Amino acid sequence: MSANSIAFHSDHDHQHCIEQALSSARQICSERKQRLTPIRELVLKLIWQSHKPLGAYELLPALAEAGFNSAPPTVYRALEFLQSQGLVHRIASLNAFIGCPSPDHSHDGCFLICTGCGTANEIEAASAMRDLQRQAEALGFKTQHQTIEIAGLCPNCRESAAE
Amino acid sequence: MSANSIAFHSDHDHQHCIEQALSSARQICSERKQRLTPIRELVLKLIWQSHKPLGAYELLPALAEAGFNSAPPTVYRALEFLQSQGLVHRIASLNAFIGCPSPDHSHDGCFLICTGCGTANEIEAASAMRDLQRQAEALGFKTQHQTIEIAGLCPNCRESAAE
DNA sequence: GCCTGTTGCGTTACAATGTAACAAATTATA
DNA sequence: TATAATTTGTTACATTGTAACGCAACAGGC
Ligand SMILES: [Zn+2]
Ligand SMILES: [Zn+2]
Ligand SMILES: [Zn+2]
Ligand SMILES: [Zn+2]
Repeated sequence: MSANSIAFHSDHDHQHCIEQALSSARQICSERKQRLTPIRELVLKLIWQSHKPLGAYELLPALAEAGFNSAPPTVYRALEFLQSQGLVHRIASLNAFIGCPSPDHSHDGCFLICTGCGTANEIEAASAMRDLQRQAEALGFKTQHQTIEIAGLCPNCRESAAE
Repeated sequence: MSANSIAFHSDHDHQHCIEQALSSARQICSERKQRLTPIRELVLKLIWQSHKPLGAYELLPALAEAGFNSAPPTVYRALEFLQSQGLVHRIASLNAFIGCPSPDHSHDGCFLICTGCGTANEIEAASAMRDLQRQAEALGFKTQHQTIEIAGLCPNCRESAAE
């Protein structure tokens, strides 16, 4: 089943998503002997609570409310850690961050970002990447990492727009 | 022949690239009844003079030198126009801009960006996009536009790194 | 437990990137 | 030439991201 399309289904049990993501993150960090500190965990939770990618500065008020320091470096450091562990991705075209639904294995992700409601959804870009890699290699270019983001209309917003 | 790989060949006649890009731009704008004003043309030329994508603020000093106003809105407006005509692309992962080698027809581009020397090169991403589109459509997602950027090492830098 | 090196965090200050708003100048069109 | 539309100048500000440094918390060995 397409766990990948879940963000576009407004009626799913998102509380479950969040808890699953957090428990999975705890396990991953423990296995890798990395420290998922309270700030890092809170930032991850805040990001997962939203289906829209969140900007770094959107996280600050919630951090302050939880009694933490809330200056930019705090949140950027947490985000950097979460990215380094593959727990969140940065969406370059939005300057925003979103939780990764499959942080346990490395993968080539592509984000479908709705220009109507802002919701984003990660899908697998492995076969598209194989194609691009082939071209790149033909030019002698050695791939390190990639940014693949598609803006468009999600099913819900498409319907609203059609009215 | 691979006009597309030209930026990775350090020995090509780049003056020729620039002039070709400018004359092509003039023709395109004239056909579309769009005004390629002095500022817009200068910005386009400055961008083409570099094989590295240029940040907006890197353009300002040159604008000032040419006697133009050089406040951010000036250059952002020129860039917006050039983008609207497909003459330059914005590279989201770098916050920078680069000239399009084929502005005459619409296309799905992918940028190969060297993390060594900063050089970038546009290649065709049509078949990769077909793949992603198929997945997107299966989720009911309607594509509007995309951002595909690959960071890695160009042939030259790869060689240097191997030493 | 206690020392000690390492990592994470608080804090300040600032850099880099991008825009809103409105006035003045220029250009197209009639 | 008059008028409307587009482009540019100008000011001021919003947003996003970092450098640097000192202190606090923690892990691992004794
Ligand atoms: Zn992912
Ligand atoms: Zn939507
Ligand atoms: Zn292009
Ligand atoms: Zn290079």
